[in-house]
Amino acid sequence: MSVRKSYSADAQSGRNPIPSLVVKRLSLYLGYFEQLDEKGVSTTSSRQLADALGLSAAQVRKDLGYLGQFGRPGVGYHVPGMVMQLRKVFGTNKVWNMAVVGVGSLGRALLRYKGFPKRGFRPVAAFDITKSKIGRKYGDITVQPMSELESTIKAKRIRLAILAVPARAAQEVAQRLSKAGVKGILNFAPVSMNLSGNTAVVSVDLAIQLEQLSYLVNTLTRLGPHRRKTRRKRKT
Amino acid sequence: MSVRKSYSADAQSGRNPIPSLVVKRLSLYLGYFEQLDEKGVSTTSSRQLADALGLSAAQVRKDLGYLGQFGRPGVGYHVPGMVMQLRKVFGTNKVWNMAVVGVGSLGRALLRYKGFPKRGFRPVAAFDITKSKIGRKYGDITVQPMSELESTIKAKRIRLAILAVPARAAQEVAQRLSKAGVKGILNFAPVSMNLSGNTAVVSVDLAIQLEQLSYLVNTLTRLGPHRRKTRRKRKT
DNA sequence: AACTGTGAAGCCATTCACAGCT
DNA sequence: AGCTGTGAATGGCTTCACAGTT
Repeated sequence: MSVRKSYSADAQSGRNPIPSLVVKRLSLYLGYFEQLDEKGVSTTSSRQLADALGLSAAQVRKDLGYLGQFGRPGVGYHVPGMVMQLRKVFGTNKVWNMAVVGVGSLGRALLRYKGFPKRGFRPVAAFDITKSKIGRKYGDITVQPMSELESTIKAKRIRLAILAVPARAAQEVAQRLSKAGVKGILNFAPVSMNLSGNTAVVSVDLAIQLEQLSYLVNTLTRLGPHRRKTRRKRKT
Repeated sequence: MSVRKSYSADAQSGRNPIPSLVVKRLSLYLGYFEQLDEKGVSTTSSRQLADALGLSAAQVRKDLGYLGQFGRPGVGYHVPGMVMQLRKVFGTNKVWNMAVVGVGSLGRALLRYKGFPKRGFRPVAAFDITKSKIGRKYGDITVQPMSELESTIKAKRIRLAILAVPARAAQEVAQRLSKAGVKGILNFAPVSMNLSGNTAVVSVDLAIQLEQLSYLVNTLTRLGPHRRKTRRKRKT
């Protein structure tokens, strides 16, 4: 019973594989910790977090346990400390340079999205295949032709890309990005990617989100509002 | 062993609660079935679906089993039939009228997003609080002032809304939408909603998606590429 | 007293494996 | 032979409950 547990050092160094469901919630926690931090709150508890995000306190503790032991019994979690820890896990204690490929209306919106820089992601280049779009400026980013993709990625040390091209072009562009050295792609095209190398892909299909929603509406109204169970948000 | 199973009729009528993880995959299947349908392919198997989407065949069969028994042993699934069945589950055999609230760059992008009408969702109204934006037209939709929110929702029988307003306004607008009769909200503001009535909410937080991605990149590169396991996409 | 960290139990989701239909 | 539908087995995630720390 006096055996030392050395697992926490292991955990905080980020060597263990955190289940992806947990990683998703860690993002939520980070958002909440950042909010508290801005307000100058220095301490919070698993219960407070749980209530704010609609989870159970036990789950919050288990999840935060993946980072190591940062809570103080009787007190709670130290807000600025957790912000730091969480950013470390996500790698957002440093800024990630991003490319946006495809400058249609969605690409433009993402290029300007305020939430990205706030969380440590900075678009530094944009590409499109359409002649008329090339050379246009959005903020301080000028749209470049696809031919400059590889060179710019290297020159600007870009490791993440947002893919907002039409579905038929997505697979090919993704391969180019991967070969050019991009390590992660956030894909908005409604196709399932199959990348050879070790480039990570996260896909966001907006129509699918709406289908999730219409399914809920469809079934909730079908079984009528006599079913007593307040519906909760389901993420992303 | 000769007892008749009457559960399939039950299932196909959509009375049972399908787990949300399954519902997500059903969307993927629908997308794939629709692609096949356009190409004129009339039949497919659980294995084909599984390979195309990066899942296991057993899982595909289990999932489709929630709809009832529509596969034919030795043959597979009838493509047009499955498209119909799946649309019924999502309620997209009929068109859903949508409102877009908040016509910033993201709102505009969603207003024009081609993937929505393709899947049975049609924006029919847009609202914003900013004077200069009111009256502007996007396609055949004219941006209206927030004061007309309730009346237009009733007049146009709008049941779904896309919420693309700044985080600080999100909660309040969501409540207005809910009271006005909207049954489902697709929320893009990075806040966790708490709606009183029986309005469903699905939230899409784009920064969180990027964090998932950077986590993957961070850990995959950290443990080096000596780990032999091709990374697969994780959806939406 | 307040709160964390964590084994143990319980619950849900996925995979296995095969009977049965075409 | 090819393929579905589905119980049984497995694996993973969540909740419970409480010992231990401040």
